[in-house]
Amino acid sequence: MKPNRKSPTMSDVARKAGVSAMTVSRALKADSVISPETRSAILEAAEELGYIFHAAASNLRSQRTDFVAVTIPSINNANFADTVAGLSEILSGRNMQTLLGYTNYDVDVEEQLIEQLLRRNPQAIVVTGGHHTARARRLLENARIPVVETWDVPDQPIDHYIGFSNADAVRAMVDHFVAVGYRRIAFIGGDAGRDTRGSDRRRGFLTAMRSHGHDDPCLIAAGAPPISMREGADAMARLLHDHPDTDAVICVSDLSAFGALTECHRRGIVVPDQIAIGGFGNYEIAGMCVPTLTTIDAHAREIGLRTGSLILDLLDGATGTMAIDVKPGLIIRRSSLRETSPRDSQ
Amino acid sequence: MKPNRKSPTMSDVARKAGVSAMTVSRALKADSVISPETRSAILEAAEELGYIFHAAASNLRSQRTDFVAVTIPSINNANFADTVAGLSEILSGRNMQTLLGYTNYDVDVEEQLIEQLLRRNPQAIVVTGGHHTARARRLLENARIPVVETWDVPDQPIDHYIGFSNADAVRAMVDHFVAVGYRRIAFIGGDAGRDTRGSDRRRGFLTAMRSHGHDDPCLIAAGAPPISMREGADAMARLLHDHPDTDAVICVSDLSAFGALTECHRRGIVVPDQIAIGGFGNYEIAGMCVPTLTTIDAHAREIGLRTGSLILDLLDGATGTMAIDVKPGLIIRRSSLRETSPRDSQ
DNA sequence: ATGAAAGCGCTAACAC
DNA sequence: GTGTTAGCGCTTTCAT
Repeated sequence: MKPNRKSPTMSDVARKAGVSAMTVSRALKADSVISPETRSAILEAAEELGYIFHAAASNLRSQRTDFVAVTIPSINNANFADTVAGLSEILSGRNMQTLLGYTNYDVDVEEQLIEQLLRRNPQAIVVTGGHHTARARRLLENARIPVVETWDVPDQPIDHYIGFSNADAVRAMVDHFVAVGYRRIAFIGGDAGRDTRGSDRRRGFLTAMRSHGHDDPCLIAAGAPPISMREGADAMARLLHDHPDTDAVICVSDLSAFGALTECHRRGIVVPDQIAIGGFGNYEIAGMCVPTLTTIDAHAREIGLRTGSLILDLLDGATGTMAIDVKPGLIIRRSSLRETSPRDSQ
Repeated sequence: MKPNRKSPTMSDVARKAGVSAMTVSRALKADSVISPETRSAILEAAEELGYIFHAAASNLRSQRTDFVAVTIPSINNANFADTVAGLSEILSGRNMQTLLGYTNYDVDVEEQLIEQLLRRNPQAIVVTGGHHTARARRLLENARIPVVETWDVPDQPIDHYIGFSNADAVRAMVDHFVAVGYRRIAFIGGDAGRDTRGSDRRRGFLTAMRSHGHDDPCLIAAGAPPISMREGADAMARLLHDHPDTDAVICVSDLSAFGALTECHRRGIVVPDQIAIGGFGNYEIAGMCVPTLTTIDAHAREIGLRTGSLILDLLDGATGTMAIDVKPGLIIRRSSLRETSPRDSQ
């Protein structure tokens, strides 16, 4: 096992290097005034002792942690990973870190998480989505740090937001489907209530369909978010069974859309000739599968980059509340473009 | 903007509740001796003031942080996400958190990350893989906490490990391909040197092929890890062009294998009749795509669960060094099973 | 069941 | 360029 004596502190390094603890502290900061010889002697002593800087003590005294807390729904989602990557890239330019937490698409988990994260005294907090529990709202409102909501346009922003309307994004896709001739369009998404972005997308679907004169479009509930490929496939199977006249389906994400696509393959149903499919997120798979998937690019990385810049500006003393809309892009691919017109092929 | 006065401390809560700070501290711990009335009065006062517990101060004084540091290659990988989920599940039963860092498949980044993580005084550290820089090894050896290497069987374990031989896992797949009649088998993987697990898989492929009497099998380098679907597709295009007699290909992961599969679809090449494909990782897509992909299940979640249990045992005072092999499973699916024998169909 | 005193390891503030 | 002092907010320890 391991040696059991106490970890060396700055005092130990100071003693070994023949200086004071304060000088050791300066030697370990990049931008402090100290003679180069003293510094290198100290760094050498530190390395020999196996000294590890004690972040908690530093944070306590200096009242800064140099990190930004971030909540995202899942550890395993390329969209949110891209947002975090963009954010981290900007923050690392100022030697700041991101402290990540996962809500599992659940606002109650989010509430717990926000409290956990605030206990570690971040310099700012970024949350995914604009729907929160009452207590989570209060925690964020009372936090004495910048708060940024992302991936949404909140009804009542807490502080700043950088995102887009999930409902409007889906409306754009419905408009496209209608424009190219689809009429009996269904929606595959999560069960109502839990994933707020998914619910917003379903709501946008309904509104758009009604504005096109389709009052009661078919909605398939595929389970609790996130909707997996398998759940997308199962939902497609149900849709084909219960509503065989459907000529297009919009899925809450590319992953469920891909699952739906494979179900069509298995049944020998040709996409898009017999049924069109649309997804959401522009995941890599949407551009790779056969046929390629029509989808919506939320500009995940851009959201992260802008969030990072905003936070740096705010920490530099910028004032005012920022409300930034990052307009998603509709990406039209093969899964919604058939050669013949819909009417002809039915 | 936000109120700018100082955050309330335990003393503020104590004053409001008419008790000492020490009593507030007790009220906030679940298992401390305190009268129920005092506690509820204190909790109410804390909530009213918007008090947030200051983790750094607590950590400094108590010398415990209740978190475990974890390095994984990527934030966006279902295999590593499953391992982290398993680990977190076990740790959360003891109110411990995971502090995650991402190496981007780079041992130099890993070295930086390990130092960053150790500064926050974790109670244990888990790293993915058994290859590290010399300095990273030293940091881990000198850390006064349990160290667990995962997803590998290290040549020289630092402390404990829970994983499997990536080389042996691929050997099992080669044996299967040979057993069902494939002979001209190629490998698609990352460029040599960077992703150590991928390199181990390539090495296992070469060793296995030689043991079957194929001395110079075809290796396609697809770029720096992680290998994307697109890179898998591009590699397959090169393979088909340069080595048209290939009858099977093993890919370093299911994602690149799926890319390779789509390239075959685009060219009208039938899998597995004209070429067989194998992947690695048993990602969801491997069981969904058409045809389904033969792959290797590394039991990612199981690795995380066992790592968590081991850490709890060690923190409880267990001694001895654990070396646990979690044997991967070969999952044979349609992409490597043709109806007719290979010789007949050529 | 509760309180008082001390101190975890670092750095702000000031002195020289 | 370097040292001294004090204290960040909490919890250990001991006392009552």
